[in-house]
Order: sequence, then C-alpha cells, then structure tokens
Amino acid sequence: MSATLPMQISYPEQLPVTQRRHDIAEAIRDHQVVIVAGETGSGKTTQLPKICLELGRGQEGGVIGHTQPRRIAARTVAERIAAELGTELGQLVGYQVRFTDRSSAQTMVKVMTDGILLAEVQRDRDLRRYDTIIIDEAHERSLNIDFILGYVKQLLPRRPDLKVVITSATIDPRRFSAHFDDAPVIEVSGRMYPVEVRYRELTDDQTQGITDAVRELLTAGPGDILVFLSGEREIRDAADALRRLRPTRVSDAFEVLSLYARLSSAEQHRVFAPHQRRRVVLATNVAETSLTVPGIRYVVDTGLARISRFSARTKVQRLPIEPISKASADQRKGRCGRQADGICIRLYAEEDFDARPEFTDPEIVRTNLASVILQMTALGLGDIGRFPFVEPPDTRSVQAGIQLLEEIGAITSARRARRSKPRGRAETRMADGRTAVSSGKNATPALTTIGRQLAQLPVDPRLGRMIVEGHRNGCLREVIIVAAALSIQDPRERPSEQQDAADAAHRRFADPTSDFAGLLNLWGFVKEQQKELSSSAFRRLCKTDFLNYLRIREWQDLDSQLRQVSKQLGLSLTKTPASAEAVHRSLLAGLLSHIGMKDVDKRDYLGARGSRFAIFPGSALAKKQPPFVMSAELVETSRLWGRVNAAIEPEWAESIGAHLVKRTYSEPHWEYKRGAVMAFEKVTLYGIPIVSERKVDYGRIDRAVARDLFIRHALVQGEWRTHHRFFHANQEVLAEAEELEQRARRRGIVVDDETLFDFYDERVGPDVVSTAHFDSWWKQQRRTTPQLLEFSLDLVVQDAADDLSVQEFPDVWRHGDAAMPLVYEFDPGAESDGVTVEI
DNA sequence: GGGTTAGGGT
Repeated sequence: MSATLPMQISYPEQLPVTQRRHDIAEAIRDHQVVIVAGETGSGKTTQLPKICLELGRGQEGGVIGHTQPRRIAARTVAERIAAELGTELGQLVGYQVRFTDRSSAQTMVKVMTDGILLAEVQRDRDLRRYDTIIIDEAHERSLNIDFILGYVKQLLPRRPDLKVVITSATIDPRRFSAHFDDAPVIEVSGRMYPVEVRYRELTDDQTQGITDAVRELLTAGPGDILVFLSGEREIRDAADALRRLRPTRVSDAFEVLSLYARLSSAEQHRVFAPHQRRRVVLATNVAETSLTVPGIRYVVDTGLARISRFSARTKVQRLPIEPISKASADQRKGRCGRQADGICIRLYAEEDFDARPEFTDPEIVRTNLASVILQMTALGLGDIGRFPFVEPPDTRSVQAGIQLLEEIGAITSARRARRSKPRGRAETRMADGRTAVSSGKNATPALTTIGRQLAQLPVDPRLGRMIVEGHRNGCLREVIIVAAALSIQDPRERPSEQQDAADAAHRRFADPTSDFAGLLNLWGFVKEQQKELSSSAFRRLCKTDFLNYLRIREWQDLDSQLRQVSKQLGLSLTKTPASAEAVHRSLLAGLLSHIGMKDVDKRDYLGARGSRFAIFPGSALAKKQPPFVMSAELVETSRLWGRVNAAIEPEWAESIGAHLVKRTYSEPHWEYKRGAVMAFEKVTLYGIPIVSERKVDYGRIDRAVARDLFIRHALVQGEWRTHHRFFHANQEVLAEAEELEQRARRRGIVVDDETLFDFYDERVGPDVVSTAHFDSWWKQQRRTTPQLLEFSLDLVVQDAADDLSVQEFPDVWRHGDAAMPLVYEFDPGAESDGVTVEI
C-alpha cells in the first residue's frame, strides 16, 4: 500500500467492519461509488477513512472528506479516528464545523458537517480538493444529504478520479445503489444483542399505557428504561403519572428524567451523569438520533412523533403528531440492546406496525425549498426538475419555494421569464456569464442582486433579506443581531421547575410592542455584563438569569460571522444606534407574507392568503395585541401560532411589498372643490387590507375614466367655477336653447348631454383629467384655436328643432301701451305650466 | 386563556 503514510494502520479486531475491510477496499478500488450498510456499532464511521487511507487516498491527489449530519458527531468522529491513528487532532485528521476549523495543510482526513461540504461547493464546484468523499448516515436523508447526493451524482462524470462512499443503516441501501447506477452494496453486521418486541396496544390513554409498560419492565430485570414520546407536553403528563406510581418493592424504585432539545443544558446533562437508582428517561426524537442515552436496556415506544411538514397550499410550516415509520420505530427499538438483551414495548398493535410506511419521508419532500432553490440557482444548476435527486420534491413545493424567493426579491418573476420565451424554454443568464437552460415548467429564474447576496449569507433566505434591508436602512448592526438570534435556538432557558422565575428574569428585557426589540435588549445586557464581569462570573450570571451560556456564545459567533460576510458583500455596518422603526421596517422585508391584521371579535389575526393565526403565549405581544403585526415564525401545532412578533404600521408593508400589493379602486367621483376626479383606494397584501379607504387622485390611476368624468361633470354639467370665456359663452347658448324648449312646449330641443360630451371629448387634450390639467392645456391650445370649445346654437339644438326660433315666442305681450313680460314654462300639471303673463 | 421536533451553513 502507500508508503507516504507515516504510520501503520490497524483495525480493532472486535469491530464487524474489520472482517469486511478487504471486501470494502476492493470495492472502493474497483468502483467509483460504494454503499456500505451497517448498524451503529459496526465501526463503519471510524474505520472507512482508514481503509481509504490504506488505499492511498487522501494523499497527493486530495483529501478524504467525511461528512456527518451533526456538529458534535463531526468532532467526536475526528477525535476517535485521530486517536486510533495515534496522531494529534488537526494534523493528519482534522475537522471543520461552523465556527471551528481544526484542519490544516497536512490533513488527509477531514471530518465535517454536510453543511460545510455544501458551502465549499460554492467556491470549489468540482470539489477538487477531495479525492474521496464519505457521506455518513445517508439514511437520515436530511436536506443537506439529499442535496449532496444529487450534486455528487452529476459531478461523477466530471471527476472520474473521485471515489464516493455512502454509508447507511441497513434499512434501505438499495435505494442509494439505484441512485448511483447499481453501485455495489456491502453490508456489515452490527453488534447488537437481541431485542424482544412486545406489542401492547393502548386500551386507555397514552399516559396509562406508558405507566403500565414501565411497570411491566420494572419486573423484567435491572436496567434503565427509555420512553419515546412526541413532545414536551406528553413528557410532562407521563412524568407526573410516573412520579405518582408507588413502587411495591424497594428494587423497583426509580427516578424520572426528561430529555428534549429545548431542555436547559443542566437538565439535559443529568441523563449522562452516573447514577445509582434505576431510571426512566422520557424523551422526544432527540434520543432517536442526536443523543445516545447510556445504559438503556428497555424501550417504550408510543409510536408517535411530531413531524415537520411544509404545506405548499397554505405556505406554512406544520408540526402534526403522526405515527412514525417502521424504520423510525426500529431505530427507537435499537436504542436498547447495546450492552445486553433488551425489550421494546410498542404501545400499538403489530398490525398497526405492519401497516406503517417503511421510511420516514425525506426532509426534501417535507420542507420549504426556498433555500435549496436559491443555492441551486446560485450554483447555476438551472432546472430543479432535472436535478438528480434521490427523491425529487413535487412541483408544487418547488413553485412555493420560487414564490417565496420572488416575495423577498431574490429572483425575478418566473412568470415574466416564461412570457418572454413563449416556447417553454427559458434561458437564464447566470452571474458568471454562463447560460442556464431550463424547461418551462420548473424554470429556475435568474437571481437578482439581492438573490446573489442572500446566497452568500449563511442564514435562511428570509433572514438574509432582513440583513440586506438593514444595510439599506442604516441599521445593519441591529438587524444582524436579530437575524442571528432567529437562526439559533433560543438562549433563554425555562426549566420546568422554575418557569415563573425564568419568565420574570426574561421579562426585564421584554418590549411590549416587539419581541425583536426584546432580543436587542437582551443582547445589550449580555454585552455589558460580559465587559464588566470575569468570564466565570459571567457564566454564573447566565445561570441565575436563565440564559444558556453556550447558546449565547453561538449567538455572538453567528453575529460576528454575519458581520464578516456582510462586509464582504459590501454591506456596511452602522456605528450609531438605529431607530426602532428602521429596524422593524428592515425585518418586515423578510416577513411580508407573515403579517397579520387583528380580528377584534376573534382575538386572533387575519394572515396571508386567508389564514388565521394567534400570538404565541410566550410572546410579549400576547396580552396587548396591536392592530397589525409581523411574525418571524408561523408554525401550526394545536393552531397556527406566531411565535416571535412585533407591531407594525401597515403602510410599511405597502412600500416594501410594492411588488406584491394589489390595489383596487372604488367610487371614482368628481370633486367640485378639488376640481379633480377622486376615488377610494384599497391596498391589500396577500389579501390583508393594509390600507382600507384612502382617497386618491384618480387621474393618475385611470386616465381615461378620469378624463371622462372631468368632461361630464366640469364641462358638460358645469360643476366648475372658472373664468374661461368659452365656459360662460357655452352656458349662455345652452340657456337660450333651454328657453326655446319652454316656449315651444317641447322636450328634446336641447341636445342631450352625450352630444355635448362628444363635442368636448373630440376636442379636449388626451391628458386632461382635472381642472388644473385643463387650465394648463387650454393655456397653450387657445393661442391657436381660441374658438375650439365654443358651442354654436346649431350644436346644442336638435336637428328636428331647426324650424323653431326663440323669436316665434315673444318675451313680451303688448296690449295697447302696456308691455307685460311673458314667462314660459313647460311643466305639465304645475300651476305655472304654459305661458304666464305678469301683470 | 392559550404553550413546538431536531438537525445543518458560505
């Protein structure tokens, strides 16, 4: 094998993978892609990189890249490989996760999170720095893993020298093999003791089922029990019930522990502390993959979990409680039987299990795709419909993702792109000058300047959009702090035993109109205390103030990372404190479809697209709810909740969402006083009325209608006070014609208004929509054609009345010397009808 | 008044 390796490589005898290492080495040597399937304990994670090293990989040709789904795993895997090779971490074996890079020029094996590898793709399109890539835990099918699997698939022909190893639990290696053109699969056994499965279908409620199962297992022998539940509330209910359970024997005494991700770190750590008494650990899905609880001999599985699903219809994230898949149930079962035989009690029937889907839906079919689409577009991958995903997301989710990117102005409208290329193919000019061709249906449109910036920012596109706007509004410093807070787990802790104390401690920072302002207050407090206190005093303060020190650090790390990237993007940081309004206007740029209007009757909010949401009880806005809000997160659980919120002025949304708002106008009417046509404007954003009845100059909205109304009311009806000569002359002509009607006792002598309208319509300038417009137009026009607008009697008298003349109806009745005025009135039925002589 | 799973990043 290779001579350049500084050490002899050995393999732990007891690991199952050691027995198969020659087969694995052979397969890797002979094939570009190899699938290695094996359960935890098989040793694949740590031994595969060593096998690759022995094959001479990771040396002159490039590095062996090894991805892990989680940061902690990346570090511990690197530590173990380094230890087994007898080298120091960061030299031959290194690792890189966000905020930490412990790799060097000597590094041959680089362990990293899959997100780091994806990030490197942006700068190294063909991943030239690697000669081997190991994708570990591929069966977890996270968004990152599926993206990498697709990317690698289309990279293989360009990199014939690249070797790829996909590792997976034994659940479904064939699927990966099929994706990589029938790549060979090598199965490695795990090291597991047998686990007996007992089905105990619920007869009562879940809590009762759990206590019954725990009671059953207490009699089965010594060892800790791990119970899988769907969420915090279920854990609390079960914990209460179990603590009430009075064990009959001393040996049955046990303590109850909870375990879920949002738990305070101290409470989480109790699970790993050595202990004497038997334990029952009540856990969510954290214990399924992320955390391994030691010493578990028994598992109780409720068969339920909260699964995140993105609704392409309502564009909202949901967290329904669902029956888990067979694969997930088996994973839970596998959490016992590591050290001795185990028992797994499933709180459902065997037929129920048999009827369940084999696998959990991969994240890519369950999630908002905006970020993936943005990345793919930035990479010039063009048509998402043609990208070789193991399992392609459906068209509607892709459309929803594109729609969100349009909302935040990251891409130009797909519809517009399609319209300009009627043959169903859209050519998109990429940032680097290349051209992407895509089919019409799932066309990936071109990135805007904002879109290119968002693709560089390591946060959710909505949060990135806030940052870009923060720069524009001179409040980048504040917006980065908020965006960083929104992308990490909440640094505020709320231990179950001290919720009131924690709430009180956190309330000091609350702002009654904005949870975001509350975050900024907390940030300021933390910064100040850090400056004044020693490092250990600060840690103590975090504890007493119910703040998670590590998450505070993460917040600060992310803040500096975002500052740095922003600087590279030419976004400038502000030195002076920004106004709250500037900050909130910036945040709104990312939250346009997350605004809500108070429904006073129902105590909730009317949201985008007809949705309704309520303010989450933990928000500072829960008590006194403002008329309009924006929410950073809308998640549907028991109902649709807005979790982090602030009051907004609806008019802000009008300008920031100018590309999205719909305007409708009603009641265009002539206003005598203004000498203009006015109408009422209603502005809606995703169906939410952000302006309800604003009076606007209609001449700017609909010139034709406004001109029409101007002519009818001002010129024809004379609803105008003006000195124009033609105006008064015309009124006199009309008066004369009307007088004729009275005297001749006939209607219809004076032409109708339509004729007068047509007269003006033919003559008045096309832009004349108000008295002001008229005046300036007429000032010019009358120089050349001063008589343009003057009526003649011929015009205003109907053709049929040609033979009549006012002269035939004298004004005065002469009788002898007396001359008595005659008044004509044509008003049948009235006393004054006919000719009246005034004596 | 009311209350969410857990991962990842240029």
